[in-house]
Amino acid sequence: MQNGAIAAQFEELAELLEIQGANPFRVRAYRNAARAILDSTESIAAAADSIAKLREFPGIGEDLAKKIQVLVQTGSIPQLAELREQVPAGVVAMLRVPGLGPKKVFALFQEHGIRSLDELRLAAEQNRIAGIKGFGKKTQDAILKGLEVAESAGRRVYLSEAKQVAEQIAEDLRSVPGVAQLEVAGSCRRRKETCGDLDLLAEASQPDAIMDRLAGHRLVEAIIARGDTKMSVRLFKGLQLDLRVVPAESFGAALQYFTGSKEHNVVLRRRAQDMDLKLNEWGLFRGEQMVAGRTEQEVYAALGLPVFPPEIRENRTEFALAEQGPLPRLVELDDIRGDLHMHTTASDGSASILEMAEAAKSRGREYIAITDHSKRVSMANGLDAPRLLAHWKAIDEAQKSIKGIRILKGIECDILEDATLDLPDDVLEQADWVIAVLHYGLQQPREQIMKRLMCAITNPHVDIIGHPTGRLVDRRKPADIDFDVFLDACAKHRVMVEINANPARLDLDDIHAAAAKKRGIPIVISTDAHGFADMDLMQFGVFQARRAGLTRDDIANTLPVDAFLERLRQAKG
DNA sequence: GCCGTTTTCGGCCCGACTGTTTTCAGTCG
Repeated sequence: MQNGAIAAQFEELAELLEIQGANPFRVRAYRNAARAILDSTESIAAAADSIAKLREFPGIGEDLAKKIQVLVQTGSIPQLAELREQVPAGVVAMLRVPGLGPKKVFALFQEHGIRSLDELRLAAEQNRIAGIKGFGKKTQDAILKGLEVAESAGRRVYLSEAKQVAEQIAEDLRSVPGVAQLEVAGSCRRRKETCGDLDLLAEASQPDAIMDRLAGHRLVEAIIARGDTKMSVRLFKGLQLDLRVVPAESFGAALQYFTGSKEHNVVLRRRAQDMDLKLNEWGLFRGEQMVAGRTEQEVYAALGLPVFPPEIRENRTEFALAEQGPLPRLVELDDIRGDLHMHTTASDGSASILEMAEAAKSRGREYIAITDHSKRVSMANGLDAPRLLAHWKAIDEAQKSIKGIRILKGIECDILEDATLDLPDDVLEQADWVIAVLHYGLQQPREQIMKRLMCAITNPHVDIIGHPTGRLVDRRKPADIDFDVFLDACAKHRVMVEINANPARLDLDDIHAAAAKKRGIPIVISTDAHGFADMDLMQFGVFQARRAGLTRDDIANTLPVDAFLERLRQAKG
């Protein structure tokens, strides 16, 4: 059983307990455990043979360790099954309606027998909600509006989209008179894979002016709330944006606070408490006296901490890192010298070899690899051996006509469902760079998936495994990979792993990239560009690498081309 | 339900906004 599946059960348990009005700290304990399990690079199921081993995970004590054992052995938790009997799934779904929390949902269910989103809509339409104690006309209207949000699945948007929208609105609001500072905060600033909402923070002399501008912004569809310092609006697709306005002396504290994560902030708060201080979005206080708040740097320094890059503010490893000394310098976009995964018109790309090379050069890349699809991907016009050999000749020709960038002859070679490669060894050995990937049969059982990966890793001509899991963020599940075995094999056979920078892939994810680093496996960040514009996606791969805590030394395509090729030769030797 | 070099009991981060309230609970982040 995978960590994600175990965590999901505890998360569901937390929701069900919360609806039933359980002790909030008990609910939190389940949530904390779910998160710790999700964040761990180690397999919980593998540790389930021993209570002591399980208890080493943060937030897992005697009781939860036992529940995990039962879950791994039998596939279910009896308590969860019992709770599901008591509270229908439709009731849990009602939690996704903005404005409805566990207390209101429980009241609707228990006292008025409303058991699903459909029944909730009917009740609201028939004006049956407004009379209920604790509910009124406004709540009823809010429910009708909120149902759309809940049913549009409360979907998170990709970081690429969130970042673009947030930065656009931020830019528009910066021109409002009296706005001294304005920053994007929240999960967007932390560069999470997806954002559930957007957070903007402003220092402004006239809050009303900036709120008026936001209210009239072309991207704003509705106003959810507006107070003296805080305003919430709804954008397209139900996406919410929160704007906070604070004075200059609080800007740093507020930026820190609204960047989060929540878990990171909880640790800071406790640390402040231990120092007889109090931290909130207005500043760091000793009694009534403000100690810090103007800048993030000031706040962290007063707590005896470095300014953590936003990408690692997740209460995973950052506090332990800070204990060990200065924080490592995380990889940056400017460190990237090569882009080793891209397509041309030979398969499903939209530009020629030379056009791609020119575009890469203009973005400061010193080398690229042209890696069109192999024949199995027939929909993408994948290349068979004769076409590939001809394509490589064309690459040699293109190289002659462009200076200042090195073009490597590569291939994105499919690992077929029967655990063989899509091209023969005598072809692959002529390549400068071979990416092996799973495209089809991602739902095969773990055994077969691992057989396929091992076939690629042990092939002497394969340099790297591209987008290893095949997952699409929020859309397609990853292949069932035993990561311990997979990464150990990559390390042993000196095969690199990719962080695919496409915002829909971001594969490997941060957790597994960190696990690869731990084993010393070189990681390559690639755009998988199918046209020029895609080359700008490199930043999203870099964000993912930063979230994994990776430095320049962990990323092979930060090397100059000769050093990179030398490393490749050594790996093959 | 977890956790502990002040503690094995009694804590567990903190504030803004809304609605239905006559002084605050619920929700949200």
